[in-house]
Amino acid sequence: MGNSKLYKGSLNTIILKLLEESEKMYGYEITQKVKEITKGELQITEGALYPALHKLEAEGLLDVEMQKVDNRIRKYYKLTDKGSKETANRLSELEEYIRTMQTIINPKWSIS
Amino acid sequence: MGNSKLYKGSLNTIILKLLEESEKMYGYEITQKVKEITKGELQITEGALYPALHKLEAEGLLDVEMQKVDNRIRKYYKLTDKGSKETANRLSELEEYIRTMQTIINPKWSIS
DNA sequence: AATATATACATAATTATCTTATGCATAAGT
DNA sequence: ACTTATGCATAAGATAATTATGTATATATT
Repeated sequence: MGNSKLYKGSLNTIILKLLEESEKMYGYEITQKVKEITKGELQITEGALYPALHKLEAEGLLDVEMQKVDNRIRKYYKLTDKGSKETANRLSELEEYIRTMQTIINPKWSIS
Repeated sequence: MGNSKLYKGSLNTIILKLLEESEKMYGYEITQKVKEITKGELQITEGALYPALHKLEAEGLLDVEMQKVDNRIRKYYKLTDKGSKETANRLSELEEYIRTMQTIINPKWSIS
């Protein structure tokens, strides 16, 4: 994924959040969307993306719908009800994580 | 480490930042400090911490100094010059990561 | 026409980082 | 006497990436 190791563990959250915004997306579309909104900062590799999508589907968080466009198959993913709830949880965890890391970066405890 | 998988990859950065603040620390002290400043949110396990310290030392980012206190040995770690420079890099990466993830969480692109 | 790039999916081998479990040892509290 | 705290360490297993392939069609370039 990213150029730093920090992104490890956040791919699932990213996928879920994008699907919450966009209703349904296919894999390649996700890679392009992420590249676009992060201005190239975050490049999701296929070797990471597709297994992640399969796992989210296996966990019942995503539903799949095949569609043929220009003789190429697209697999559209969308959130299940369970997936929507889980998305909220993951986003809370992400916010909590960011708060925690900001506490460490910007320490008030270094004054005392 | 944390209760979510997001912390994966950030342990090194945390260690380096703490050492930048505190000049020198020993392993157990790091676990307690992190628990304290994150109010229990982040618990660093020994199985993660010690290998991480050894690796940072092997990479030349940390120097070690043994000290005997109350018949127990402490291994104090401190940043090398190389370690100080690398700390700055890691913190920049962390800030960049946070910016990127906030862009995803709080998307302006969903309006258009 | 041939070649490269973009689109679209997938998996296998390897690597990195963590969890969980275990081990050793001393000090302090109940 | 027993438990918790302090202090280090490593091994086995799990997880999630990277890197390298593989297949296939569409489009743009030379």
